[in-house]
Amino acid sequence: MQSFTEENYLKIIYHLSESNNTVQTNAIAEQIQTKPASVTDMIKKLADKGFVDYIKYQGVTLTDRGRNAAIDIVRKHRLWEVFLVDKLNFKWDEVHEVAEELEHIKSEALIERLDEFLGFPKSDPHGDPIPDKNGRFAKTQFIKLIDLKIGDGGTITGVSQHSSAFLKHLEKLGLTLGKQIQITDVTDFDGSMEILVANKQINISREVAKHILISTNGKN
Amino acid sequence: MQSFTEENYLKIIYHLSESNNTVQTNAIAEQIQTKPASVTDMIKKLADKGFVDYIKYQGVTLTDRGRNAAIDIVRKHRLWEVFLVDKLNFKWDEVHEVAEELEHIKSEALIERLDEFLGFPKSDPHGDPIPDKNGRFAKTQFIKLIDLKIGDGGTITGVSQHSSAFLKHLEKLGLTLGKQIQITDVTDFDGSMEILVANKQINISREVAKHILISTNGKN
DNA sequence: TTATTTTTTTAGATTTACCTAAAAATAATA
DNA sequence: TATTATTTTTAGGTAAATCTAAAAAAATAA
Repeated sequence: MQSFTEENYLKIIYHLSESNNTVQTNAIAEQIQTKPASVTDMIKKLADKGFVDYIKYQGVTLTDRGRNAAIDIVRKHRLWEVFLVDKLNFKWDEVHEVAEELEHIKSEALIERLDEFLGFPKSDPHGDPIPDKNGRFAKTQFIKLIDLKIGDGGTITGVSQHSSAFLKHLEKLGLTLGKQIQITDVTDFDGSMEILVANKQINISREVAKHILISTNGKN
Repeated sequence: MQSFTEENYLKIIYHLSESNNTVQTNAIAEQIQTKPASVTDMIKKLADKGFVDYIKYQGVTLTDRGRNAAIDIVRKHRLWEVFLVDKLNFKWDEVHEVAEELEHIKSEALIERLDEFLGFPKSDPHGDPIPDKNGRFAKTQFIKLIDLKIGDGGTITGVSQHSSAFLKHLEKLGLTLGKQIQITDVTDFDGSMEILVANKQINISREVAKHILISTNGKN
């Protein structure tokens, strides 16, 4: 059984592994809000316990054991988010911090019964897939909104940023999960995008477009 | 904001305060499963922070601040127990340990919305009263089953022991909350009690009778 | 390819909550 | 009241997770 802190490291390393194969010390430090020296210490500990493979100065990769542990935490996090939104009427921008705490509650029975209570949801309020109790989940094929071309369209099925500020902004723009969108123009000057949502034309910055995930249905 | 550990100390001191005015170091150590020396350390810290009044060798009492903090934790614990039993179909003997973890989740919004979701329950699965958000709750007037005399009767409205072993035993005997009981005999030899429950005669030990709380309606 | 910058690690401290062993205070008993 | 037993505290230490400052390795630029 891992400590609260070890669980956080595993989770962060797991998320960072999605974009880079091996994960750098500094990247972990930044995510976990701590100093690189502390990360090195913890990495050694995780390596000793068999959760990560570690080569000095080269970064870490999760072992199968580590990945399973991480996925288990991600499962808990996302199930709690569904609970908070579906049952307690939290908004999608209010759930992240609380779920960060709830994900560390150690009870197999709790999480299985919560899963059942929620109707075995397949994705969380941000569109992220929820692993089942065996750690399996559909690897969803998303494309970033920013990578679409003029004329392309699709459905908003996820976001890759969970900060309250970002999500509130999306909410205001009407860019919530399930919405159909279409690219109508891309501004040469700053790369911002004109998109059509719910019969309205809106303009979004590159920074916003980077973090919206689309399942396409348009001419690709 | 208190640490996980500080919260546990406050909660234990609060519970021990219900039977004794000032709380002894050893009593805390026993409850919290730690050594008296560690308790002394923590007590000093809590005194520095203004949660308890402490006189060396004399024990501690909660300050108003300490009592409020403790009641807040008790509120969370009991609300989570209701959630586990009412929504996730846990049995009353399965909820204590998980609630011990959940009670430390720090989110005012979470607990207020949970309270609402549960319909503002007044008592938990063991019959203990749930403080409202201002810390107020009815001081219920219980009498211990063991203090009843032959012929006395009443309703089981609480238990003063939350261990799984004890609660499972009660379940097996049919002694659950809300059940009407009546004392039909008290054995001279070992002080065990014959009681009438659901038209059946059963015998319970003094140890069991000590931890069953009754609201009386019979001849007192 | 050398020099510079960045990244990572080591070494040594700090804080929190705990421990053991011994001393001091209080309570109980002879 | 003196002695014994119990309770509580002090003193000094440990483990987990962090830190700062400096050294070492790797990556980048001149």
